[in-house]
Amino acid sequence: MSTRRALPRQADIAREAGVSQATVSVVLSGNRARVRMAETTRLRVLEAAEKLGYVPDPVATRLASSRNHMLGLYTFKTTFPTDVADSYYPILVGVEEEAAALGQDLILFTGRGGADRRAHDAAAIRRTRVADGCLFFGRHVPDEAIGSLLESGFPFVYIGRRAELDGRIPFVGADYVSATRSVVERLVHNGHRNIRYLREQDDAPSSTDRERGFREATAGLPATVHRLDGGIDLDAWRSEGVTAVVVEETDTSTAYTAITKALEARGLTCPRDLSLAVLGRPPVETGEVTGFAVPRREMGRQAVRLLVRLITHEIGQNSPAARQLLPCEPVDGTTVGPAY
Amino acid sequence: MSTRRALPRQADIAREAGVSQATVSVVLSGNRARVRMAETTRLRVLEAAEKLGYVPDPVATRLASSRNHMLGLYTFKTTFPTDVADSYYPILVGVEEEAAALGQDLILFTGRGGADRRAHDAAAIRRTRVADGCLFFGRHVPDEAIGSLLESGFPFVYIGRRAELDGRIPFVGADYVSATRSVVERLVHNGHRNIRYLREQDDAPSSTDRERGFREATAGLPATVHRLDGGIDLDAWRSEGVTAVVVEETDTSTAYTAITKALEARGLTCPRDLSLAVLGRPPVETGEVTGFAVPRREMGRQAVRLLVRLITHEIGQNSPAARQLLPCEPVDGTTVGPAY
DNA sequence: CTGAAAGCGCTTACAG
DNA sequence: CTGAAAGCGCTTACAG
Repeated sequence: MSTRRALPRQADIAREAGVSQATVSVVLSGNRARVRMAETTRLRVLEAAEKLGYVPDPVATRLASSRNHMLGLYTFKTTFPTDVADSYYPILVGVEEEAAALGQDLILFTGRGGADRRAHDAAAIRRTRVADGCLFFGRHVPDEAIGSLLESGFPFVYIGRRAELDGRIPFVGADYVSATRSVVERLVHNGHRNIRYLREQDDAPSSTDRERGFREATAGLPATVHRLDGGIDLDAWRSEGVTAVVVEETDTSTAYTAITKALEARGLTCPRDLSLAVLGRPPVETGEVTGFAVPRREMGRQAVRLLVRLITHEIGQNSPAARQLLPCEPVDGTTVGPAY
Repeated sequence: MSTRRALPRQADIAREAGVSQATVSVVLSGNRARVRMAETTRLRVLEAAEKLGYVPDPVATRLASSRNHMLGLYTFKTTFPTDVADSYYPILVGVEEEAAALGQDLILFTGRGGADRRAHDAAAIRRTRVADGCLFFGRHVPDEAIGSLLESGFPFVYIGRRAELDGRIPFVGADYVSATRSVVERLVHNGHRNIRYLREQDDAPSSTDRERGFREATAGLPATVHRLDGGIDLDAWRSEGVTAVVVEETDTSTAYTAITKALEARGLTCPRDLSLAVLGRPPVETGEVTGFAVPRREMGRQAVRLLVRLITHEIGQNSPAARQLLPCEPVDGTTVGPAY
């Protein structure tokens, strides 16, 4: 292509400096092969490179060596989630931040919704190999495609805890179990004995982890889990003796929205009539709901760090360090009070 | 690297199918060289490729041909702008959407703030060439680096209008001039004769374009432009006879925030005491401020389309079509009324 | 119809 | 100390 021909290559420098192309390569790559070389030769090459305005071709570099300092980021959606901007964007920011800090570029791959989803995902997941390694984000785990990545030793990291494929998937997630336990323990500490947990239908790890934390903290108490599937009868709950509600907060905000509406409809106020804690932050940050925050940005950052370590073999895919859970930040709000 | 060696290459398929590597290449590339070939051979190759799970190496593809179906996206920041998520994210969504639709992957490149900014930008801009072409986003135009991209014929598109380098930079921007003119003309139509335009210090095209639209619409009227540089003395403005204020809205929201505070401080209401129009949408969408919306998502989409056409030479870099201005959507709010 | 060759611009052993 | 060669995995003329 004429475009490329216009740029000087190592061969041009070699001619200019009167050395071989290989020597140019050695000089320009900072001589990390530790070849002994006359200083005058080195300078002559450098000078010629400068004079010609040499720019290494990253494509050729990549083909000849084996790393290209590019990290993939795969999302299982046709497009970046618009509706969950609040949840996706901070992760992206964290990923980008750390990638830049480590001198890595990012390649964005996207799956596709709709009919040909599977086939497309598989193809896109394969393309992922252009990069030195890849980050995956989304609840979706196409076993076959991801499994083959795992088999081949291609380095990758999921953002969010994953238990699929016999727990062999490297990930960086949030420690929902501990975070939820703390929140609920505080409720118990405040005298609440009958606590209700409102969760969504989804069985993603992030949901089941929260439920587990809840169960651990309420062991022995008449706490119950309510799976959202219609309206919420707060009057009934209260007459059953429920004094506090813990609600899961996910991308969709379904559960949080439901409880908020139910409270409004009955004219109830927290913590006067009911204590309320939310596991995650509501989309519109009110700053007053007690609960915890998911460290999305940090998850993005740490996922990049882990991926790079996997790539450099500092950490093996089977090492425990390849599966990380990050602590969630507690949020002290005003919606939790003493029981009654 | 063992990881990569494990992947099947065309040579492996060739062996499997009993043909030459070159034939494999021809078959897999869809035979666009229009070579005549036995259908059975074609099928045998395809079958072998499928069986081995062949994935073309994009790096090699790129080196040998000139395309790899990857588009670059370069932002002149260390990280994605967090503070301007509202302004950046929709663009990213549009870019990603259209790229996915056109079967292109995205490579994210990021500049760096701080001391070594220039050098780093230059290096990163060069790396851009791994992709078939690149999108640039940001007010920054490093003349030398971008100029050399232009010279070499590398396809790229700026998001946002650019006049640098003798207007030779391809871009997709928003038509602020027309949009502003319409908004202000409506004010004039409503009887306003003394309109004040509040703008920020920045001299970016998006700012000067708005100012130009304002001047066009107020030609002959006592309209004045006020460059924000401290407080706003609304009392003084009103005693000068100002009945309407038009305010620029940018990433930083500086001007809009200033006017909002000034109104609040004086207890003034729009449109009762003053008519107000905003050129762009405020970060927290109130839905009631009159003005227009910047078509960010569409800008992202169209920038991708333009870039791909540049790459395929459907459009030349010097063609007028390489510089596009998109219309802004008018927003009918409640903050504009008749003069007094 | 298909194979052998050259080449894309580099890096990396390996000879001198 | 430096050069010549092989190779990374493809595409693209060019011979058969």
